[in-house]
Amino acid sequence: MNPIQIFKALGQPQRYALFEDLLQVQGASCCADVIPEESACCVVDLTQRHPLAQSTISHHLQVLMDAGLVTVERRGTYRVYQVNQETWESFQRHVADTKVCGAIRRPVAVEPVLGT
Amino acid sequence: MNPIQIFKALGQPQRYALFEDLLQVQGASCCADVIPEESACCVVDLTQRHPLAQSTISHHLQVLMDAGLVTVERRGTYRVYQVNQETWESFQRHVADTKVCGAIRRPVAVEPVLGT
DNA sequence: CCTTTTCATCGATGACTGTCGATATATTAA
DNA sequence: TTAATATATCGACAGTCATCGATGAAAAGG
Repeated sequence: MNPIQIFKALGQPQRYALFEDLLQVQGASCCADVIPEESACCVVDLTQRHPLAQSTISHHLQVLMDAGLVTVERRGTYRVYQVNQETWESFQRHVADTKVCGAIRRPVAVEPVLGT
Repeated sequence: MNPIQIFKALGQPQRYALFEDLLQVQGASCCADVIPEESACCVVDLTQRHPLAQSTISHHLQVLMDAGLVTVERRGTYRVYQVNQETWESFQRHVADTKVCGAIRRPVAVEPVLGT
């Protein structure tokens, strides 16, 4: 999990939209093997919902894959993409753990630690 | 708070390093008005710790400002930069709230909710 | 006023990126 | 084998970006 690579991958509007789409897909896929509950997509599905050429979508998916954000799986002639939840969750943890050291900021009163 | 702009701003290694630096600064600043507890920096401090021209650092700080991630304040001839905690915290919330709909993923057993 | 210091802004440049159409590849169906 | 479909890859091109040195602007000190 490389946070900078993830920031970069999601810092592009169309790519962010693709990622959000993968997070939220619920409808049917054109690939019959994909059930709605899977929250998965094939490339054709994405080309129908995003104003991009198929090759561009493949490219963006590759970038998301390189960042570890999505996984692929072959099903017949289709490739089924899904969010890689492990990576996403560790990224979430990373962001949550990133906070200001030092604590004292802004016009905040400085209180001594009790019991010292 | 525009998440895509924040992703983009932090998706660049040098800029990410500057942001991390601002999050964690604890030592003294060359600007005497800055106390270590503030977790703040002036541009000179950053030029000493990062292998970039001063103009490049100013540029990256501007990008971080445009994303709302940092704030500036004049103190004499210095400009003191600090992480904007409000923006960062709402970004943290945004990331934490971004999760897969649909729930069913991977070869995970589907357990019925108890008590229904 | 003049000088010094800090920092932003400008202009240039090489590198990277998003996008497309065209093509190649792989799988299934006939 | 041939055809059709889904998707990756290639090559090109325009636009953006990271970086630098040089310059400008503002504040402080003499």
